[in-house]
Amino acid sequence: MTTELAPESVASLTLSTYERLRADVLSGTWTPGLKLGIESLREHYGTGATPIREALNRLAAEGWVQHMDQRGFVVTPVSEEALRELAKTRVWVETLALTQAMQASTPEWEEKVVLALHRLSKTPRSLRQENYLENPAWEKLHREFHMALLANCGSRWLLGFCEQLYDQAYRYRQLAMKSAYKRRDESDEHKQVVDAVVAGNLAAACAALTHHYEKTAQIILSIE
Amino acid sequence: MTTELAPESVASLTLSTYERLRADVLSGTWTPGLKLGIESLREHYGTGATPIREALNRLAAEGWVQHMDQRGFVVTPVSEEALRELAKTRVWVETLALTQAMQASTPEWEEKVVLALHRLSKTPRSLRQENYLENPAWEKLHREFHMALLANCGSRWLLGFCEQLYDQAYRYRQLAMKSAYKRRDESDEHKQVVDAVVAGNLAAACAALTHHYEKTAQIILSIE
DNA sequence: GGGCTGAATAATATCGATATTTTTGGCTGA
DNA sequence: TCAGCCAAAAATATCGATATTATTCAGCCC
Repeated sequence: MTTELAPESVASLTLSTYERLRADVLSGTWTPGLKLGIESLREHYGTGATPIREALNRLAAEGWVQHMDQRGFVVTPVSEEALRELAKTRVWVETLALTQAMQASTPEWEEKVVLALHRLSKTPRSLRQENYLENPAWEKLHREFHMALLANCGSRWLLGFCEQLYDQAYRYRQLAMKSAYKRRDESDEHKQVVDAVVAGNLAAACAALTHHYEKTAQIILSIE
Repeated sequence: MTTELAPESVASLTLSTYERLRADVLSGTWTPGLKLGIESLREHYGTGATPIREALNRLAAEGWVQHMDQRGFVVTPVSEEALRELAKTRVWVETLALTQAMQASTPEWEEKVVLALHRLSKTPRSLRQENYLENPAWEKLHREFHMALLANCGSRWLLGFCEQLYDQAYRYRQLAMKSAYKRRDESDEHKQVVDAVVAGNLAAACAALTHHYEKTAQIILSIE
């Protein structure tokens, strides 16, 4: 029996299971606090226990699930307080990263940022007009835009922290979206950041980014 | 066969194996770049393959080892460039954390910091006078001192990042120590930070902390 | 002689079964 | 009625064996 489906499907089961499980936690498919029993996961993802456990261990190290010793795994719970702390941290850490990125600014970087914004702005936020339906392309470009903004900070550690925080915030967004869809013009907020970056105005750029994140948190909180 | 050694030894094998493996990477017992074969680890730690693999997956998520898909694990390599980036990031992120901690200052926090410094200063850096021999008590108190300094920052995320960076830097310290022991008066540097904190002088505190870390990196680099 | 091919070898990744723990639920005694 | 306790059930954690890949190395063709 040779498995030869997609070119990427040759990756180990642990890796693909990890990715699927992660996506399901991020998207809110597995709801916060849910007990993740090995047996049910094994069935759901169609693998043995080993890939499941290895994936869960990685996710635990990244904070997506919690590992109660000798009594299994649960999806990391959410709380209003945790969200506030997350939003606050994001502002601090991304402001730091953006500051460093702008101080090390290069024409290439600026172009990448402008390009990322351009691509994002040409992609619809929702797949449907009437009610919200997540557009994976937009989500991908949105993440890429934010990371392009910070990529120039000069520290893989710092960039990695920003990614972690972004993804954590993404889960909160997803959870909030499951209950309501608030219309919002993010494109303008993004543009303000880029304008400030291009103008070399550090204070304005940080302020715009801060405003962007605080508004996000505020909207999510208002839904719950 | 009932296992009933120490009161803590009832923890899962995965957890204890993880802790031992982590300690061995941090201490430099497993040298950077070393291939960590499952079979040899299994033998060395006296367990099955499952606890080893689960531990390795957690360590991979934390950046201590790297996981080459389908071809095992290696200890994350070190490099001068990586150390410089680490040191730089530490200065940025811990400056941020200290700033927040000082802005949210309370008498209780100040007391904890002073106490942590006091305990540290009463503990010898090396177990021997002539040549260096790591003193685990000092290492523990040193980490506690630095974390006490930042504990008040108001963000578990940020504090966690600082811990990660601290531990990463610890590995570099250990690796450097394996080749040489440079005498250095850290106690004075620590005191300067605390003095500034107690005086409420934010700029001076950040400057002292920055100096402390940059000197550390500089010394490690000079040994290699 | 050097690069290529393809078994033999070694290692990783995965499974199925077992040993340990935790949890459940009914029973007893106050 | 309710707390405490024991056995049964369910779940987790671990092992040993197997399937799958990577790697090695000799033999072969150009």
